Amino acid sequence: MKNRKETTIYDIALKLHISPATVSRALNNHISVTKKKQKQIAETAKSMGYRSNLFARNLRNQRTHTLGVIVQTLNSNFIASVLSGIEKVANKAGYNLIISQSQETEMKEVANAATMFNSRVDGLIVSLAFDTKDFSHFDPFFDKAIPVIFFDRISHGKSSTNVIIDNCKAGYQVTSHLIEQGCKKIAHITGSLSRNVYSDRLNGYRQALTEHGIAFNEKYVIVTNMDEQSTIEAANHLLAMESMPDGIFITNDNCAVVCMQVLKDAGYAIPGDVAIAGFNNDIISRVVDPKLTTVNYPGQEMGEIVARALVDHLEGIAPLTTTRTILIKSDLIERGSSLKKKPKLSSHLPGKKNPAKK
Amino acid sequence: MKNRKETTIYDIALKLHISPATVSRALNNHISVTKKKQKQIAETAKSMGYRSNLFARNLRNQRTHTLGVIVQTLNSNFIASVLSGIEKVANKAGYNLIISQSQETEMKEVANAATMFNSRVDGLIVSLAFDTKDFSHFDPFFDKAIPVIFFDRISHGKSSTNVIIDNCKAGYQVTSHLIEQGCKKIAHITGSLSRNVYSDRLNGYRQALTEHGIAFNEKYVIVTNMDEQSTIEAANHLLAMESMPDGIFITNDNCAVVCMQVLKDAGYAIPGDVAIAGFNNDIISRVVDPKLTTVNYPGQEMGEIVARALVDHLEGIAPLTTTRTILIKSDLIERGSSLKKKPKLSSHLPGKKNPAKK
DNA sequence: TTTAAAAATGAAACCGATTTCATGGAATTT
DNA sequence: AAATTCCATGAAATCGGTTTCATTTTTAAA
Repeated sequence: MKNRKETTIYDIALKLHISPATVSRALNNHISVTKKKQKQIAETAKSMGYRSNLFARNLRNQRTHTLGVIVQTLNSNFIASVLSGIEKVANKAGYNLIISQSQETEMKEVANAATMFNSRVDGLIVSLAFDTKDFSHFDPFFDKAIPVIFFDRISHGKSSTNVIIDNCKAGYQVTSHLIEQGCKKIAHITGSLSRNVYSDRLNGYRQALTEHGIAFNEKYVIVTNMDEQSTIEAANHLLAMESMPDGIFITNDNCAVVCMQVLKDAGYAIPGDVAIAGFNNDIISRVVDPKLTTVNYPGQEMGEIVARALVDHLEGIAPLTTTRTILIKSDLIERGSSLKKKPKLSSHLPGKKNPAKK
Repeated sequence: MKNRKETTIYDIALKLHISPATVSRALNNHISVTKKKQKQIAETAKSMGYRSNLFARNLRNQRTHTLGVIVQTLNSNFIASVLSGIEKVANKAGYNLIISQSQETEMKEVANAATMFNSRVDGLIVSLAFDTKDFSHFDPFFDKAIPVIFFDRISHGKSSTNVIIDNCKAGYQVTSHLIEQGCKKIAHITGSLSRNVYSDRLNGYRQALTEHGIAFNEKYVIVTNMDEQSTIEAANHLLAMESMPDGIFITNDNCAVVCMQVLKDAGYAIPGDVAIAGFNNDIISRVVDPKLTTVNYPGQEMGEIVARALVDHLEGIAPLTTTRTILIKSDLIERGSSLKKKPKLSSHLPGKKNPAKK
């Protein structure tokens, strides 16, 4: 398959009448090689088209300089920005990335973890699948002291480093905001409660209701698998209730927008009849009409922090304490979809309607 | 760092009083090992927690079972679906993926290519950056006969395999559609014309105009770098023209939606005053109001086809002929944003407005 | 100038799996 | 029963860097 044979340090050594050991040292900027010789070796290496063989090096060093990343799906704005952040930091630090997706199933997550383990990644970054109940597929990593960091979808049970936003607080803020806007009957459409992101937001939602003297009503909480179809069903279910909600908090912008569309199609005014809030601050939230109130979720930053923590640990700069949770700031972004009252900031107004044509 | 020492085939051999060679053969299902012995070895390996060392194997075999992927950005619906498709096929075939992003700059693309080369990927998958002019960073791959496949953003000059949609045809279809809807003055907002995706679509646009007897007007073509800000500027520029267009073809759904927002904010009716068409069939096109006419761009499928072609070649199943272009079907999706006349299919209607409340 | 200390270099083992070549024994043929 | 073929297995080389330990060379100190 390959044309020319590869140049090795032996070829260089032969050419310069020195030993491969010296060549190796020179190429690694080892102290005990004359500057002059080092320069000469570097130049010869370049002229011969030498490239280091990572496998030989990894075999000897027992390090791969590769990080594994397991995410639920690649088809997500949020995940894409996280990956972008991870890639940026990892790349700069000289690490490669192996990325795989669990497609929201525990089965594929298990398979991917095994692949990562066999690929001997130096560290693993994980956002859990929707339905992962058992975590023993990460045990091989813990047993071998290979660091594992979870982000966003974490496992409260495991003693490992986690990078998340304060989902409880965010849920509290969204719900409080809806209450302040005058909503009395607030529904909540969310995902699998075995995932922290959803259970925590639900907690925040309940807490806000309680603190504002609104009774929690189980009927207003709908757990779906957050795809388009089930969101439509959830929205229709709410529409059919005798006591229809006047506010809905949906834990995902895409679903929120789909939900909004169903309500609009059914003739309801947003936010007049029903106020709506989403989660993620995806682009979609900014272009829908009215613009969607949501929670800004700094994906890129989260990815950078995750990768930084892992790389620093691997490089021995900052050891990863066994259990640590890094909280990243998230903020409520108030936009037209929920503003029943006069907004505090004009910039959050929905697009103005039919002013005089230019 | 690591706790227990790794089990090797030598440990297994020692335990069973046989040679490492036999162990190796057994684990690779080589014919010349007794079934009984093979089973025994497999069981011992499992019980000892053996895992094959990929570096030793790769070092010996001179294969990495790794594919490199260089894309312009990870923050894109389309790219994410392509990656999803690639990952699916590669994973099933036992290949790992190294993914990196050029962030639309030639400089980073060059650096990434070098990393991939040094990681000794078995094959490379590329979608070019916005501003890549020179392609010599791929020469090392060609020199060593490492297969490189381009998708979407390809290089017409290079003799390599390409997977694309027929951008010219798609551009032609969109433009023809706008003309059929009664548009006489059609603008075109697009990206760097050194990228095939944009230049081809422009060609299709011109061809459609010509065939329908409409003169091509250079002023109606705006080349931007396709971010939010420059799209807003482009839209405002069109608004300020003495002879404002009555139809706009934008080569990206996100930009199209931003553009639509600007026009709506300025008080224009879509599609009444201006018909709009985008490109990609991103989710956003389905939730915006009115829904966006666009071109369906099968990312997942494209990814699967790219990976399949590469893997088949590497496995010796189907050699990659030096120059081949695989065309993937794309279709125009007519939706509300461009339908000035009665639509052919009811399913493409925009959401109905304010029917009686239930 | 001699001696001691420091620095540069080389020889060789090592990382773990694969594979060629050789060999002993079993199965087959005459 | 002897001769021949076939087959399972093992010994050892190989892939290409890294690193320990020993040795040589250089520099500094006496």
